[in-house]
Amino acid sequence: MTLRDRPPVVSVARAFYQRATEEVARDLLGKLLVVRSEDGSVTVRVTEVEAYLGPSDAACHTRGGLRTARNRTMWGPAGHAYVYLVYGLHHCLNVVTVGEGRGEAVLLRGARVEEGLELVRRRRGGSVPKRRLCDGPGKLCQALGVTRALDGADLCTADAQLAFLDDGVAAPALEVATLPRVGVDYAGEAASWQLRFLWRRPDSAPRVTGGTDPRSPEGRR
DNA sequence: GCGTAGATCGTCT
DNA sequence: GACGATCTACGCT
Repeated sequence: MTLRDRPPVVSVARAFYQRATEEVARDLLGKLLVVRSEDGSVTVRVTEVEAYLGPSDAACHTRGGLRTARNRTMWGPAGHAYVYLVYGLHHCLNVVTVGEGRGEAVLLRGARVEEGLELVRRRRGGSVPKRRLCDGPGKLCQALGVTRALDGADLCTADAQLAFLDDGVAAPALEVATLPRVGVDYAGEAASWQLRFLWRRPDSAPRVTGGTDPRSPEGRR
């Protein structure tokens, strides 16, 4: 792809988030997520997400209409970050969907680092293999420097610290696996709902940065 | 590569 | 007081 062919990079507008949560989840695969901080900026490409469908979803923090101090953001307007702590030590990043009063969101579970690799390595530890840097919700937050300080952050303002960008890359339907969500066995029937979306071959996407790719052809997997 | 155990503390009942 | 939208290290195959 030449510079001329490359589609423009645009930030994702609020209307994108104001849709059915499953659609937002599916469409977030392939989007770029940029997080800016004092340490620098990191850009990743989303490869794995989960949808949480509000009061009727027994695996969701807003199940049964539950309103607490923690999930307050989740009940708010779409296009904001919902960040919480699990197991007392790991952060999880979500994007609020649909609209105010719905309690629905998409959890970011996995991504591939596109820019800011040095900073990610500093945060995650130098010995971690590149493909393992962001392959879990807690690891992703650590790599991006996301903490509860970003809970409630608006993703759609011009100066957003946290934002999704669209550079024209999308996960082809054939490469997207639909699976049950992870770690929600307590949720009864909802535990088997196919609301986890995994882009199985993100490496096949055209590279956006970095010029020539020195890697040898894709070998083992 | 797979399975298991322990860490660790905020949140909710 | 119990539990959790997880991670890492470790042992085994």
